[in-house]
Amino acid sequence: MSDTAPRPTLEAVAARAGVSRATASRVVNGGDGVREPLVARVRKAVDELGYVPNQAARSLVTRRHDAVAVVIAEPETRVFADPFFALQLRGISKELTAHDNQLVLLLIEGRDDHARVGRYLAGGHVDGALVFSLHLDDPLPGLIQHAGVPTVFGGRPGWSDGKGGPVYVDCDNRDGARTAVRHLVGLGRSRVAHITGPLDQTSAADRLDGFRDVMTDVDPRLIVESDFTPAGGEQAMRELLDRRPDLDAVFAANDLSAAGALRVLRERGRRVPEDVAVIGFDDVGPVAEQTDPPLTTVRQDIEEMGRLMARLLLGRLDHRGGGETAGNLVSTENLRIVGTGENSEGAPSGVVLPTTLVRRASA
Amino acid sequence: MSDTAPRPTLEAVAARAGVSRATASRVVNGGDGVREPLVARVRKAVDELGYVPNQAARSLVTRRHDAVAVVIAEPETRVFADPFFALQLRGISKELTAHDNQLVLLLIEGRDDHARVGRYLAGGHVDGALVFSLHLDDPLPGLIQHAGVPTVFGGRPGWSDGKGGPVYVDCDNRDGARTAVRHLVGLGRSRVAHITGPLDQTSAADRLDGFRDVMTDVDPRLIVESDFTPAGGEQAMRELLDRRPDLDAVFAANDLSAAGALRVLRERGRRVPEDVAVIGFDDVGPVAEQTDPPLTTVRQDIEEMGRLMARLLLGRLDHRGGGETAGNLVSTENLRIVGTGENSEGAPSGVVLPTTLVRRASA
DNA sequence: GCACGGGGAGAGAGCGCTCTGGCATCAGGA
DNA sequence: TCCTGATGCCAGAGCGCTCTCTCCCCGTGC
Repeated sequence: MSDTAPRPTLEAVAARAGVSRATASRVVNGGDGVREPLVARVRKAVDELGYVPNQAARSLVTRRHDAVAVVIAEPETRVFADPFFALQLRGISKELTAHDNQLVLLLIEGRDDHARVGRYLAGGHVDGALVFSLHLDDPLPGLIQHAGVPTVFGGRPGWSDGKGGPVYVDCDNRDGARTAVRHLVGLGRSRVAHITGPLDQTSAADRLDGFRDVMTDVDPRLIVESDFTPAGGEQAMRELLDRRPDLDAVFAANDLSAAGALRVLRERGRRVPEDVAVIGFDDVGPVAEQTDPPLTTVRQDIEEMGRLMARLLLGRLDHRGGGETAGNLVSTENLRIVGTGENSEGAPSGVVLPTTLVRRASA
Repeated sequence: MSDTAPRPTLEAVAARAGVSRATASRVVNGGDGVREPLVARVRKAVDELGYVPNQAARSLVTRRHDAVAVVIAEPETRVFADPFFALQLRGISKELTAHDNQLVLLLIEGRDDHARVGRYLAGGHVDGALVFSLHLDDPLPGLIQHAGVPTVFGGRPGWSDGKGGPVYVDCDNRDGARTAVRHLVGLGRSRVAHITGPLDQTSAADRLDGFRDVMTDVDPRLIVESDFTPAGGEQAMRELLDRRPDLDAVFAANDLSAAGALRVLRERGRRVPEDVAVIGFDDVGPVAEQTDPPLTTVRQDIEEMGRLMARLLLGRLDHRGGGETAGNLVSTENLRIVGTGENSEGAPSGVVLPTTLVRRASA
């Protein structure tokens, strides 16, 4: 059982088909420049022997791996409480498998993991990397740049690489926040509070900016920095109610913290949305639909963002295949392309997807 | 940027250290049989050049990949709504990285994906596989067995491979269910209902068995088959209330469906736990803690199960390293080992972890 | 009819590594 | 002193594949 029959080699296929190894290789890799009868013979031999190319041998010479690393930095345990990453992973996986690429998952839990991941990427095991949830002080971008691995970031990074900017995919956080807050204002609410995410992440900072765009001259006591978790949302909500018992709306920076806020509101006897209207951000199904009342929230197409990241990365890897640009990589309808053409391949440095407000019962 | 300096080879390291490639290789791989001064010189050269072994070249000759596939079969969209898999992934990732193994994630979404995964596993890209959430009719086990890849299953598979049984890790579903139901009975409830999971999965079937162990002669109308989702839980709860409006307790086969049931109960004006006591299963934090009221549930250490799966698999891969058995692979305290010694390596065919009841407010 | 060109196939070199012999070198016993 | 047996290192083969280079064969043009 542990010793299965040795796998057939290309040599064996060639012998069976009565051709040279080179011809067999050509057929296996697409069959250009080989005449039909030989192609058929080789194909037949491949099927009969159950030949599968040895990826290690192939990589050794081509220096390609057809594998992409997905790096998720997870300083806290947050990642896995939030379906957000799971959805992105799904989008990524779909796109990668559609292009015969493998997904190597690298989870960063502790400080030394950064070094490990850096070493892995530098080791040239993968052709590229998709990197998530960076904080501003994260050492990872430096390691990646040093490793020289083509990378696409999930969420706008808060720094520049001096070459036209890192390539990333994000949703329009600021505009989404504006839409949410405008909706609250349109409901006649004037004392709108904001529970932020960790402000060292651009998504949280951008949402705060959007909030401020609409709520100019807001009472600073109506803004509490939190951490995207339900528990953090609870705590922030308590603080807000203590500071400004008269608040009549809350915009939480994500659904998870909105769920925490809802619980505290109920606990304190505030009716939602009658007394306090609540809006979240993300629209991650299991959370937003299951709260009481169901959460009005800003929707971003998370899975699509994952898919887009993968597509963008694969496009960059294909530069040998000749100049793909954003235009044919991604359907440009409905999305904004930022900083086009600065970097060497003429690819966009950022792709920003629109958001939509999903009305449920909480606002 | 796309063309970085060529990575240093072992040859370069050897040259710099003034030794042969073979000696350099020995040092890189542990350094046995090389005298100290040479070891130091090689190490120094490695550091100075920033040498990282080329995994492809290494795999080509060793036939090892130091990579493990994690296969998640996800016929519905369920996987990603449920933090369950995320937690297992985390445990697996920790254990794998601790042993310098990579995690290749294979998601199965549609029917043809089975073939793709089967081909990948047969292609010898990974040393082993961890496989999840199999349904009884799943073609995957057959493909895996055919591919001859060492595999550990998450959750007891519902079939046998005729060699002492497939190796798996599971929690004691049946006993957990018994504990839950006994707790409800101990609370004075006599009309206990059960919302099952999909009964083609052993976890759901085992929990039902445990329910029946305690509720002998139960009214069949008190049992509704569901699907582990919140929406399914809602529907099941409605059906139960219609059939038996007098029910006074519900044991849901997982937390997600319990959350759905709670919502319906509230909607129908039943107080929890006063009118109806509710218990879930899994104790996945974000769900169980965030329901209203917080959910009493059966806890299984999901992350530890993941870790155990990885450890078990790595142990099986290490048979060349000389007969590891369950005893030193896993701490045997608190866990049950099933069907020991039937298969060739004397490894356990199943490892079953205990569950504990976590009391919160719902029962 | 002969030179020439182009396309299709094969031979062979290597990708970077591990690992098996085999050859020194040195210690210890006769 | 010579032989034996470790011990430590090197030389070289080869893992399975791709890809260039070369050769051959056939069709074409003058």
